[in-house]
Amino acid sequence: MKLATWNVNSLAVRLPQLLDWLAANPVDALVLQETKLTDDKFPAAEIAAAGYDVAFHGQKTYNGVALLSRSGAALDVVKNIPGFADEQARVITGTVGDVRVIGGYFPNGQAPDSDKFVYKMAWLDALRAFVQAELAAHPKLVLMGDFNIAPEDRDAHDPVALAGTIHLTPEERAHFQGLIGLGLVDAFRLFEQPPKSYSWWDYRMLAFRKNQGLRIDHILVSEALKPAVTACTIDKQPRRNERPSDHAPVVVELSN
DNA sequence: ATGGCCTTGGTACAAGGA
Repeated sequence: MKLATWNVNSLAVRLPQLLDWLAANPVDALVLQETKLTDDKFPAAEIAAAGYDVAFHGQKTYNGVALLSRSGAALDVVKNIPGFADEQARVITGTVGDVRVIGGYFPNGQAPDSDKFVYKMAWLDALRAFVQAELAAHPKLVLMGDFNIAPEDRDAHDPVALAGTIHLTPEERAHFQGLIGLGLVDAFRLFEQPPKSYSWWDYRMLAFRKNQGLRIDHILVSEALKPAVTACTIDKQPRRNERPSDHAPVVVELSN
């Protein structure tokens, strides 16, 4: 079983690249972030033609998430975090096969002294409680998406220059560890990886060509799933496309 | 060189992203 996450930065723009990627990478489930589409504009028919069911939760202009699945529609779908009032469409959850999948587009936070950072902290508190409850009900669980957190210094191209800036603050990293503390593990770090592995590169400054990026897109798997994880990789290929998303997909492979 | 790019909404340029 293969599961993946990809921040597409506008599904309206990236739909052809998504369909190309799915044809080359027929994963069993895929969560998308930053679809930036209201639900009435979501390209469900095109995705169905590619062989995927899809659940989605969108809004105008910003955010928006989706959960694609290849062998039947996801079951028991939940949109956003129950009990956490939020105008922003950031979470979609569903059961694919015997795995509970939570796809999240974590708030950016803008700057550590901003109102958006306060929102990010509150959102992360609510997410942790939600994941804890989901995990209790579904031991086989995957939490994946655009976390907007670089968990360690090795997840940033210049951790000295970026120290204390958004994505690298101690508060954000403590929240990442809080999620790990629920009984999850960063699938990417279960394996030896190339140094300077990142999942996002700024559109500016020739950042991708210079590999000046951040690893902020993650796949966390529950302890019950950990023994089944056989690989976790970042697919840089779509970042080389014309008009690419600034994020690369991350893929995890589970045995049986 | 402290900004560089991309997307949306809307049709000029501001906001947001990371």
